[in-house]
Amino acid sequence: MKPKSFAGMRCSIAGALELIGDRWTLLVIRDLLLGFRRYDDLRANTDIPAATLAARLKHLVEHGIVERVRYQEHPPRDEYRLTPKGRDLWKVSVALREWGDRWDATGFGAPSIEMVDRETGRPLVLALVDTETGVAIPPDRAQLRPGPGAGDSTSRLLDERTGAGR
Amino acid sequence: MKPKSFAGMRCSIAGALELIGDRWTLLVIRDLLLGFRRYDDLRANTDIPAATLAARLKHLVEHGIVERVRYQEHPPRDEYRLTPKGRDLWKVSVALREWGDRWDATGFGAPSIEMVDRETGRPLVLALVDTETGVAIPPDRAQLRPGPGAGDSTSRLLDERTGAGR
DNA sequence: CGACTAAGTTCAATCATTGAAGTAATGAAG
DNA sequence: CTTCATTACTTCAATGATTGAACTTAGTCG
Repeated sequence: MKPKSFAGMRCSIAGALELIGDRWTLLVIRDLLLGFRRYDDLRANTDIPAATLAARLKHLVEHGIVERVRYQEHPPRDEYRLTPKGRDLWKVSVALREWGDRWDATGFGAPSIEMVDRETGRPLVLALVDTETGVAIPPDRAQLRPGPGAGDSTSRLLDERTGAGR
Repeated sequence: MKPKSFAGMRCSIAGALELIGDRWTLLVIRDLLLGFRRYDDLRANTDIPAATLAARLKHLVEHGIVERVRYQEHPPRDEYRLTPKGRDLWKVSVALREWGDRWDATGFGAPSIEMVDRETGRPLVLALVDTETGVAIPPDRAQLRPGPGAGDSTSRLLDERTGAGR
């Protein structure tokens, strides 16, 4: 049957997954983040079926995550680029890579890519940071609380589970 | 047809998506991170079809992300808990929430949950941090380079696209 | 002309997802 | 002691998304 929609769930995670939460989309976005732009390159690098790639790109364009840009007129050819909204998915991509590396999701035993500070060469990881001071905070000090758009059910849920921030 | 496997892709992101990259799994993990444990609670909170939830939980247990724990004998009842491997997905969950909030993926206009420092009450966000110093580094200073498990194709790809770290 | 490239579309087969309904084990209520 | 309620599923047929293979389109190159 038709996949059920996550619309109306009042949850940003559900909202995000509604847009990018299928088997292929984040793999395509990974490649776009790496700088791939052309249809055939995306296809060759991910081994995604042609029809599936076309459907995903169309969907991503419709939702402002990717834009289609004409790069030559004769013959007419378009390429695909991430919009700011799409580029902003880099944290999701990094988080997935870190998890995959730590738990050896590939089965190859060693990470094939590392992220380092261009200036110092030292490794970088995602961490929770105080927005005011820029200082990293240990995850167990994180706490979830209702935001401005919280409904009653969310508030109740968080009351019952205070501090289940991770 | 049968979904194509991402196994053998030598990419941690593909490896991660192979395990958790479908429409429902991360939504279930979100709830487990929030502290939900029982089958019926997961079902009620996500509105996931019963058969789909059962299939996902089975898959997650098989891959060591969730464990099934007997919580009473009469009648025999099991609940589901995240393993350390599963709990370690919190960054993915936070990254999706941040993206969904920033781009209003729900359409409700305001985030329903905020993450704050339990001690100072100030907002927390994910950021890249130097593993040695704990200092946050701006994303444009990040650079990807081949890791110990990199094959020739990965090295070549990164040579061509140096600095496409995001 | 004929081969080639880039970016798709079309198609039938097959598989996963879905809603509805049913099952199993037990305790509680009348 | 019979029926209802709870929890955690399983089974089923219908539907439609995903797939590989083949085809199309619009042009360039020699």
